[in-house]
Amino acid sequence: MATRRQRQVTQRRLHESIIDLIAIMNQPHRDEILIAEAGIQLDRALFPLIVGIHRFAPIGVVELADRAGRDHTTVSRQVAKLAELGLVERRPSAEDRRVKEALLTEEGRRVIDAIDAARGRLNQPVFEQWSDRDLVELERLMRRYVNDLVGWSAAEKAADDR
Amino acid sequence: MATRRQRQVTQRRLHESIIDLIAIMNQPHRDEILIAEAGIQLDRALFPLIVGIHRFAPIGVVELADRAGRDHTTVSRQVAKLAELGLVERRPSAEDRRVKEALLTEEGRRVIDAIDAARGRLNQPVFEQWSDRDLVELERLMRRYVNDLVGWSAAEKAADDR
DNA sequence: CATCATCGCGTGCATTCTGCACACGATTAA
DNA sequence: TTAATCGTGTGCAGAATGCACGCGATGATG
Repeated sequence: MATRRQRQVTQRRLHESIIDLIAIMNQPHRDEILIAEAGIQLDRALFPLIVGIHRFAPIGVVELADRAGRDHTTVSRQVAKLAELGLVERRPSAEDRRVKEALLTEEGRRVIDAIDAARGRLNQPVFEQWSDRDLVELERLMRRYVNDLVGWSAAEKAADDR
Repeated sequence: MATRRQRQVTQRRLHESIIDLIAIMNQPHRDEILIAEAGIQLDRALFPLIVGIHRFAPIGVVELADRAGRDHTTVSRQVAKLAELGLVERRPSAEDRRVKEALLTEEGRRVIDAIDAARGRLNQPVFEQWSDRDLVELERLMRRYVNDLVGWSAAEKAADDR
């Protein structure tokens, strides 16, 4: 059993890596490369939105805004742009007619597929020298970490609402 | 040895986790909790900058801007704000007098320390149930992943410059 | 059922932010 | 020396953002 202190140090190091990772992922340059590689044309600001819609569809504007950490009016306008571009479809929800669900159109799915494929190509050289075990372990632990974070956030939010 | 296909699937899953992680980390709500927990007052936009300066100090505006993925004029203005707040010190570089290095003041270091401590407290419940091994493994693999990404990015950038 | 608070959504508007064009001094190359 | 490049900061115009607000739908309360 490691000491409390050792675990703290490890957690701190882990967090530094996460900071670095986010810094890398947030670089506009990176999205541009990806968009170019995918051979599509898309405003960089709309990028996270379309990915979010793909992941959580069908989803309303307010919930999407919560997940993106932006004001719902901002997201509303950006989703409208995506709809204009024909990548996203809006439709009233069946259960709650206040909600106008957003989901990908056929064209939107094509874009997502192109992005995924491009990402795969770009990631390949990174993982080329990774062993199967390390790759699988990273996936497993990262998934667990994210799930734990979400669980904690949800509990935290519930506490806030109370 | 896993098949190429299996590795692709794992990489895709990994990427989904990363997307989720970034979505969580980018939530303003989270920074606010952190800032509140740290008991400091700081504009949310200046948050990544002060962390970056702490990590790479002393560092010039242009290099910092490259790392942040923003225009150097934008960063210049934000660093000026941090200097006004007394969290960051500007001084001419000894080697190259064009460069005005940015580094944390005593006060700035206090803020960073408060943030780190707060982050530690907030992360503790998440890792409470993790085994030593999983924690250490996640740290190791995350670090490796980030390093590999950086190496790839650097090579890519060099290719662009050519 | 009637009333009222709440929620999801979008628009108008004022403010802030961002990036480009540009200038200036320092450095490097020729 | 001259010219090109680099790091830095400012002016300016356009874009993005968030708040106030209104509208219709839903849910709670009596």
